[in-house]
Amino acid sequence: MIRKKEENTQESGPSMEEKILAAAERLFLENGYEATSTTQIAREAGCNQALVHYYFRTKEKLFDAVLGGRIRQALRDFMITDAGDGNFRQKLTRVIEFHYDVVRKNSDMVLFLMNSLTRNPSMLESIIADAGEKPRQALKKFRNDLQVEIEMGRIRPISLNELMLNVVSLNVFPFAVRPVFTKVFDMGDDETEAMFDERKKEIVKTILQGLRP
Amino acid sequence: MIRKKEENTQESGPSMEEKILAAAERLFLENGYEATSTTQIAREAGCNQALVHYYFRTKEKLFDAVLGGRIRQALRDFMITDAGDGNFRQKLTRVIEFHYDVVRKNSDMVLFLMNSLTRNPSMLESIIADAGEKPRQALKKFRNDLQVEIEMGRIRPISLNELMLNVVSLNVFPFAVRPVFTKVFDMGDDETEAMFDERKKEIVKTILQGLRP
DNA sequence: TGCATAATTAATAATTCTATTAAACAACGA
DNA sequence: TCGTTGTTTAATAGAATTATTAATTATGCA
Repeated sequence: MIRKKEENTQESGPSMEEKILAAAERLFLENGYEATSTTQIAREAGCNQALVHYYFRTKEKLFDAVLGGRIRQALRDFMITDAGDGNFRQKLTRVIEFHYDVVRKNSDMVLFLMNSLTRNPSMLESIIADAGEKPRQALKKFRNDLQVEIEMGRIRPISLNELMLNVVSLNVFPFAVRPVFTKVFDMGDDETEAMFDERKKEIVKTILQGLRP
Repeated sequence: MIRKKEENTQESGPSMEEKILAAAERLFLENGYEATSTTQIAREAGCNQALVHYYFRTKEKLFDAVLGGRIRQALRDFMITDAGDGNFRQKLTRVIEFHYDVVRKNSDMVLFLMNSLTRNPSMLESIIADAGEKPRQALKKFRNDLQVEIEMGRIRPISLNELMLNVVSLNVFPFAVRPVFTKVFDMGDDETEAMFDERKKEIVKTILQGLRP
């Protein structure tokens, strides 16, 4: 069955190459890179193990084809934040919501990324290097805004680090352990989705209220 | 060098068995179970690979000897929470602080546990089964207290699930990604420790203020 | 001192994993 | 229909991993 990548027309389902990509994505994200074998991927895709190597040569290249792009994009998205205009409250709300959306869009990769970033420091370094000066600038500006706000007595004293940690913790953690708390809270998938819809507002509320003097 | 477990007196440093345990603990927690080989453990401990199996027979038994007990204890600690007496504010504060302490004491295992719990559902189930009725009772009581508090207009409307998620997110996440944010915030180990000392108060403040109507 | 026992290593079996190669198979166009 | 080309598989090489066994080395005690 000759089926070039592009000519995937009408009735014909996903090509074997696509099935391999899909299987690899699921297994890598669910069980981690080392815990996933090309044999397992082949079994899940429904083909011979050699075919995995025929299309992608090595496990590493396969990983990059599957997740490399998404990972790089997600990390870029997560860093670049222009708070825009308005008062501090508005800017902070926008930052929280923007980051929440980025995390949610990549929720299936959250735990994987936490592992990757904590386990190989080089990855983190290259990200910071790639990002350049923009995030540092934005952070500096934000730190200044915060300081002004505190001095004017509009919010309680808090360091930017603590504030950021609060925001990121609230935004990221639930997605990282989603299977756990759906079980613990005994929720269905639809309920969980509904909760994640609501949750953005909840987090904004918690953070903003939590800053009152 | 004959050295039974007990007779580890005075000058003599850690026995080879202890070195293996230490190496295994570090590697399992840092890189995960599958990504750690007994060869690697032996190398780090400074002995032949066969010795690892001589003392512990299998990699799995070694893992259990190293972390099994700690994991089970940590999960028990995390579940059992008697809020004690006092008003709602006091009880909530106590719960937050107690859980924060549990997490901090086990901070080196946090990310590992998140992976284990999300990846094998059976582990979660057995924990819930082991815990019995006590946590469910405590939760029910707490949910009631919360409801009363909301009806009296002392705190804004919020579900117990959301509140718990807020608390656990704030308590757990920073420890899970500690290496990342020490790097991002450019902090030393001492600074990081100091931050974690402060942070308990910060979290209580954020949660309590965040609940105001 | 020598013997019993524990600690340690070298060698290796068995299995699993990644990767390659050659051959079989399917589809399409000339 | 035949040959070309892309797809898929069987077979297998080569490396790493877990685990066992037998031999070697160290140690304490009688």
